[in-house]
Amino acid sequence: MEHQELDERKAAILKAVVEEYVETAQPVGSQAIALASGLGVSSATVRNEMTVLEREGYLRQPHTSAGRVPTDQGYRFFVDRYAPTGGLPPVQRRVVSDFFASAHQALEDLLHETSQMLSRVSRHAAMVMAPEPDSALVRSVQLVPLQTRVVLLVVVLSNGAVEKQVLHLDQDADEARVSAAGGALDALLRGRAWVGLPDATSTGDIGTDEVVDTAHSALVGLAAEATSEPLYVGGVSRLAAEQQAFATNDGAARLLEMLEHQVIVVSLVRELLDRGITVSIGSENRLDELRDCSIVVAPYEAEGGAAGLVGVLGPTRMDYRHALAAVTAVSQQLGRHLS
Amino acid sequence: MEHQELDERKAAILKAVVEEYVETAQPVGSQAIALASGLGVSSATVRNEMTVLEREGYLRQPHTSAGRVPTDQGYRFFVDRYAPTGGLPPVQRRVVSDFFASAHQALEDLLHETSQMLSRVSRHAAMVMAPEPDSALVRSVQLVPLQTRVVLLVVVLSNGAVEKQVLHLDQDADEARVSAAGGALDALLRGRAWVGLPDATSTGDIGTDEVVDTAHSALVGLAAEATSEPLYVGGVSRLAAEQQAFATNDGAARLLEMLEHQVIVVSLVRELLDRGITVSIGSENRLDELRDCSIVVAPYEAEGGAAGLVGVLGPTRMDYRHALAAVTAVSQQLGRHLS
DNA sequence: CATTGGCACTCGATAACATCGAGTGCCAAT
DNA sequence: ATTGGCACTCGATGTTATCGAGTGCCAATG
Repeated sequence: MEHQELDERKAAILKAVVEEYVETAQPVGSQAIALASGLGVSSATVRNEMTVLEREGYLRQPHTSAGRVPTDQGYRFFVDRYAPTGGLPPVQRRVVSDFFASAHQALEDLLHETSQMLSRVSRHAAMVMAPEPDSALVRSVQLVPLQTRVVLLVVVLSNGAVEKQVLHLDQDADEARVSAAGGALDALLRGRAWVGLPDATSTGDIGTDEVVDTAHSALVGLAAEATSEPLYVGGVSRLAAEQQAFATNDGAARLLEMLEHQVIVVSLVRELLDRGITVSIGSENRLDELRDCSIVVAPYEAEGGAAGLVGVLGPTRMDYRHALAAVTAVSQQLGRHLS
Repeated sequence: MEHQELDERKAAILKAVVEEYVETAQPVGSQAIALASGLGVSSATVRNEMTVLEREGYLRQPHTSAGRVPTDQGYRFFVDRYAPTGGLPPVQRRVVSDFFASAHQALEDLLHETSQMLSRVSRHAAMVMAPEPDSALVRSVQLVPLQTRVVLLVVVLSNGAVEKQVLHLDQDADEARVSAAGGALDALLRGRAWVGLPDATSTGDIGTDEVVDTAHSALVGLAAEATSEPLYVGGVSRLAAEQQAFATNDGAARLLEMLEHQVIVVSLVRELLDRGITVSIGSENRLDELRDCSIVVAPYEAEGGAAGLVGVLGPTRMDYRHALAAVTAVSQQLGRHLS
């Protein structure tokens, strides 16, 4: 660990700088640290240490003769070394528990409201990614005629998700036939795993009926493509409150636009999950728009395997301990709730 | 009409001020108008007229010795008198057509993407409200067991919407029983109007089966409450681009927060629709957050009756003609597409 | 009498400049 | 190794001067 290169006192000073800066949003000077850190040293000593911390890349001066501000690397050290301690304050823990105790919605609504709840608890924007339906089974397939030649394909999965798609038929089909086709598909696919559904050819089912074929291939396609929109974002307005990137209107626009392109966020966040990372700080995020933002995520597991992820998005100058506690608490309880 | 109190020349000057200001975002002076308006008058004359227009409340001076800016009342006059002319430019009209020509999603997805498309075409944030299911019929009711004591109620409506809710049962129920209950409900309710569903007592159906009862009352409740989230908002990032309210971080936060509270927006927009208003300018919007915003809406009708609404949200300083054209075009084509 | 050229006046925007003070870097003393 | 002392830096804040777009008003005009 390169971080061990910081001796105890430098670490303590860095910690104090981070904590002070997170609270005040002002560059913090040597004197403030000398008083607040608890070490019985003078400001001059602190200054000397800070020069070193700056040379090593943990601190930065916005301009000569201003106080110090943590760099991304500084936050990184803080997070790795100090953040994991501590749980969520009782009040907030209570909020989370109450939320799940009284939650009775379908999957989509639940996740949506979870994102808003996490946003309130963490005081940042929040993201909730739906569980990947790895282990989800098909619980029901149904074809519902809407108009002549137009039917709605509805698939219910064992995790409570409902996938649907409008189908346009090439030929007329009366209600009985559509219903029969639905029954056939249901019989064929119910109980099967949602991902890796066998396509029509491999089941020897091809040619039986045009309606069945159409619906079947649509269904396979539906299962194959990434589940339509597995990301719920809540509390975007909190980004505006204390966010560097919102300083310029242009920055705000770019950030908001990015959040509207769910694909981008999803792939970013999935990458974090894959690499087992829970905190991504500032420039550690590939994306330019997130230069001043940090992301804190935690995976959750439901029914052993189907895994999603919750996270918050805030300024690099965020209370990482609080964010981690909030994200952890919500992910655990969400996982439990879904099992 | 109080507006008729403006003689032809004052109207022309006001029009020129609005058009110039919309384009440049700078207070416009008498000279610019004298040149651009096409009236063959001197700047002094324009000045005289502008003093009157200001006294009457159509124009405003940000400060003495600056040019004039339209007031909300000024925009109002402009919209009432000049805006209705003109359709969408061919290029954009094409975009709209192409969009609907290749749209094949389920209702929710379609509306969501429509909001994004409208946002692109109008260059503002866009809203799409789902058609009220006034005339929607129940096409299918289904109960899908998820776990013991937990079943998912899925209702498909004739307009392609799918409503769903998780139900918790008080007693165990095997698959056969749940399935039977689903069938019973389906037989009972299929073909009925979604709104004003008769409750369990009035059908004499009560007591038949606990599962049926639970599901039935949940279903009635579902139909009774306003359909969960009938509002889709797209292109929020465009608000940041040229928006007064985004000047201060606080204003941005308040605006974004309002947009997250869908209920507020929905009721606001519905009120406009009820009053038959298509353009609501600045302070005409009850809400403080929208003091500098205008809303342009247009209703659409699908299958004669089921009516929703599309709209854009931008700065009061917006191109009303363009916005109206965009909103109108999209609403028409959306209505046609849904029929 | 509506229109217009002329002109003094206003006031925000921009720049140049002085001041203040929090915080630094460095050094000699402990 | 630590610390008090001190000169120095530089952003923030305030003051003042200048500039110019645009106004309001008035007397002249057709």
